[in-house]
Amino acid sequence: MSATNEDTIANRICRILAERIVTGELEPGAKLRQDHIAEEFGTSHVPVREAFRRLEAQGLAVSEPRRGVRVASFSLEEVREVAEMRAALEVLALRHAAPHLTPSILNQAEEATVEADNARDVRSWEGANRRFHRLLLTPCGMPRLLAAIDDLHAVSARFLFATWRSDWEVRPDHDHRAILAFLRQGRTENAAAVLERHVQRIGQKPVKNASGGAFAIVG
Amino acid sequence: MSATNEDTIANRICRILAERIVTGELEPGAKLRQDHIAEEFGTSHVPVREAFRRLEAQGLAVSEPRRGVRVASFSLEEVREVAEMRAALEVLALRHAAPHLTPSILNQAEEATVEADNARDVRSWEGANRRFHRLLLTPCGMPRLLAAIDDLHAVSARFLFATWRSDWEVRPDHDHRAILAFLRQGRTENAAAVLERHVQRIGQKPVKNASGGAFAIVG
DNA sequence: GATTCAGATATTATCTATAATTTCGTCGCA
DNA sequence: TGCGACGAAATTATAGATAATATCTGAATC
Repeated sequence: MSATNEDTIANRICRILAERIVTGELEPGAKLRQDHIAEEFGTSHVPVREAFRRLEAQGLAVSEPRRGVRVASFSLEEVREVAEMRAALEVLALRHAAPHLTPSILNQAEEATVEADNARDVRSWEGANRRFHRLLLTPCGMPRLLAAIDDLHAVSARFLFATWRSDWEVRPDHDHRAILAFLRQGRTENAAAVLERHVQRIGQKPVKNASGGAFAIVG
Repeated sequence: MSATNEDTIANRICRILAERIVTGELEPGAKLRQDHIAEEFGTSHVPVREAFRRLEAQGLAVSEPRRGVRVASFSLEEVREVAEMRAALEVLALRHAAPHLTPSILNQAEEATVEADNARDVRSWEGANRRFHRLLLTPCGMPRLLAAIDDLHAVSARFLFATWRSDWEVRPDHDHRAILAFLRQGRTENAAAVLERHVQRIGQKPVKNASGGAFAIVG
């Protein structure tokens, strides 16, 4: 039951590098040296290069011919761009998913919200948050749309992890609950409207809170 | 000034294969054999494999580990999905581009519309149509969004070329003119609404017209 | 006559090696 | 001491070769 059999090496490298980039373990602008990575994974550089191409397509790395591959940098502007794209696409997905949402799915989404509210660190909050969004959108049955949203989620998560390196405070997520409430009433358009505002908040510029720390609103 | 210098071989292979897939020269489901392609381009198979990864990311090819790469098949459902994504993203792009649209740009877009209306074959119509959309959207200054739209355009074009293999009739594009008229008046939201409907029509199922031929509405 | 198993063939995924390009450090000179 | 050019090291891009896997063909058996 080893993952090596169903997955190609390039895939595994891609997945692991993507995780490192998203979590911030690999910082923006850091060089990705194929020989080093190949050595780390005990492979040659060929699968590493293939993994690079996929990371490039996901927007997590940028490659300049003959000058190597670097972890993509991301400006606040870019984060806002991704937020707007996510808002547009998630709303689309939600509209198509709504007719297929069952009480069971909505309950699972509520559980994810509770879990997010009780999360003690960013990592677990992000996991629960992503599960919430995925649960509601997957039933739309549009694979390409979902894949695009997933890629955008990864970039959002990057921003999230970069902003909250260690300090994280528990905040109940009113938007998620409002979305669930509307969906339970069959008011899809209201839910979509909340979702749109909710996701767009990701890119809002960091604001100072009472304790003086820099905070950004996330979704 | 050869393109070989600024572009990697993998890029060139990717571009040429993408064109073949889009134009229908390579049919859906066709196997892409790396050794054959490598031989054709006079290279080894390594850059070919890298090109495959990019085609995969663009949704033009699908790869099963150890079983090779095939030209992606596309159902009417998938075309509709792409149309909806395009509609959502192009509307977003247009909203951000509108403030930066100059009379010069709008005039160029009008020229593109005229050119499309006079196009005698699908290829040239598609080129002019794409130029129209690109002219209006590029000023939004959101590179990732534009790249995503470009990829979706490619899939739309595939459907277009597959539907009109040879027969093509000239039809004036009222939507394009309406969009331009609204933009000239600064009525961005009206323009966006027309654009949204316009793009969504791509995926509408083919209908019979008076002469009995099968037609699909495109945009 | 259909089905299954085995061998042959073709293709993929990977590794090792080579050529070319870039970068970085150092040395010389003003 | 600062600037520029040269050279060495590192890295990328490609080529050729190898092992593993899937597909196809055909025959033998039920």
